[in-house]
Amino acid sequence: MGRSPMNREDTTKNRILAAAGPIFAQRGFQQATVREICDAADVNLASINYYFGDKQQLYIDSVILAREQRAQQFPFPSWSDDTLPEVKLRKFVGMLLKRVVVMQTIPWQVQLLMREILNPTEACRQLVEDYFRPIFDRLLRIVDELAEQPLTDLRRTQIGFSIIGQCLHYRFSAGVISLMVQEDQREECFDWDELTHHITEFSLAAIRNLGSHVAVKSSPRTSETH
Amino acid sequence: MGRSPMNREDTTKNRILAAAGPIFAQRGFQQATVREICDAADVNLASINYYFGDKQQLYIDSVILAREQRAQQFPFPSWSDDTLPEVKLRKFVGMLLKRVVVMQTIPWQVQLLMREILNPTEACRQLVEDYFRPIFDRLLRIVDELAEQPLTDLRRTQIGFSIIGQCLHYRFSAGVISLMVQEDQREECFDWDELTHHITEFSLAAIRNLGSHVAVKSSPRTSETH
DNA sequence: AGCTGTATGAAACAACTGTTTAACTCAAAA
DNA sequence: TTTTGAGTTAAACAGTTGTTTCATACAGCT
Repeated sequence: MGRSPMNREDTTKNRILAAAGPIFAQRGFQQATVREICDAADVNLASINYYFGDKQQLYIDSVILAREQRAQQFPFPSWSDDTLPEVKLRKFVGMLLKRVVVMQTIPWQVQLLMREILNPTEACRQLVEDYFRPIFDRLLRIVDELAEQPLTDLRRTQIGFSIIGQCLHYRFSAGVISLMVQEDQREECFDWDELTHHITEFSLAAIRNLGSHVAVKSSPRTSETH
Repeated sequence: MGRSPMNREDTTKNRILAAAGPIFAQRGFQQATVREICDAADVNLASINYYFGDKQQLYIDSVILAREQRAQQFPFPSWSDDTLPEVKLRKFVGMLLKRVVVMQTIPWQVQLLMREILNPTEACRQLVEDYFRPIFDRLLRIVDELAEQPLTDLRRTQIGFSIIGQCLHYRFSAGVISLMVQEDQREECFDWDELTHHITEFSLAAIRNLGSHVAVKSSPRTSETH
């Protein structure tokens, strides 16, 4: 009875959660103050300790909420069995970019998840198992389809990270990229269509050529005296 | 006369700078306390305000110092005019990875520069102009050499970010990657030789195939209904 | 010696932090 | 009505923060 029958109720606890997410995302765990959150939520200062025990537990609950809301907002693309792997890769890249890449203002959920990637806390291990690994596994299956021959585990993983890395770079380094490109190029530089196209084609070209050209790691020593 | 003739002097100011860098890097600007820094530097609590005015100016000076020391530690690779662009790319990737990629413990300079990339402050604009842009320009010149035909500005930039992104991913997402791969794969996953080889070959394959296959952006609309 | 200006030291300051306390409200049960 | 107990409130608490103050130390100078 005490438990919330609906999750959208305007209870004190929900009001705190709704206010805490964006504030933690923008200012980080340490910089965000409980007074700030309580003011924004329009609740009493003691409410956080009453409902969550302490500030850290509220943070953990906020991270979980961010993950849930974000996955729900951009669900994983679906495809039939006869879908070309090239198309699957494009859809995957497009999904990833939509979830993380800049769209004028950064959604607080993305910002909060970024903080966990960069500075893993308690909440991160669970995040990896429940969220990142399933996504990554699906990507690796696409890569397997695209490759002309069986890949070693290491090579598979490397290719996966190369694709993910290209995508996330536009989020993690967004500030530097903005300073780097001229003003008139900035918009098309972060354009979703443009990015999806480029990263997909770049990765496809790499996987195709990698398989046919240097399938086996030839030089065990690639020292810089090359 | 008042200015330091040698930079390596064991002055109070230098001792503060030497202590501040690692602490700022590990704990961030806000979390790092002036008391902590002064204790580590074995100077009086008031010294920071005396020599740097306030905490923020000390932080800015620390970022500048990190950049200088890091560039000096791994200078840009040199090559003659007839060096193959493929070799240049390998050297570039290797240099970048050496500067940023995990080597057991992260150097504090890298950690501090990361913080600036992710959360740009005052110190970042200067960092981009003096440090990132020259590096990026050299990369773009290599890309030009590798491409079989002239590239548009946008395409050039995109390829550059694809390469940088692959490298930085192993730093920014290092925590998540460690949680992602099995324990027995972790070492070779972060191995410098292995990484340099993969990212170089992946990017080379992409650039070659990209130029010959879909040199011109064919579809202005690549919506997800593809 | 006496003066001068830089450097250091211990202490205090004022503001802010997360958390706790104890009084209070008020609907539902007895 | 009385009692109960979860929810709310304002105030206080104890600790930490960056910064300032002011006394002192001491070298280089006249």
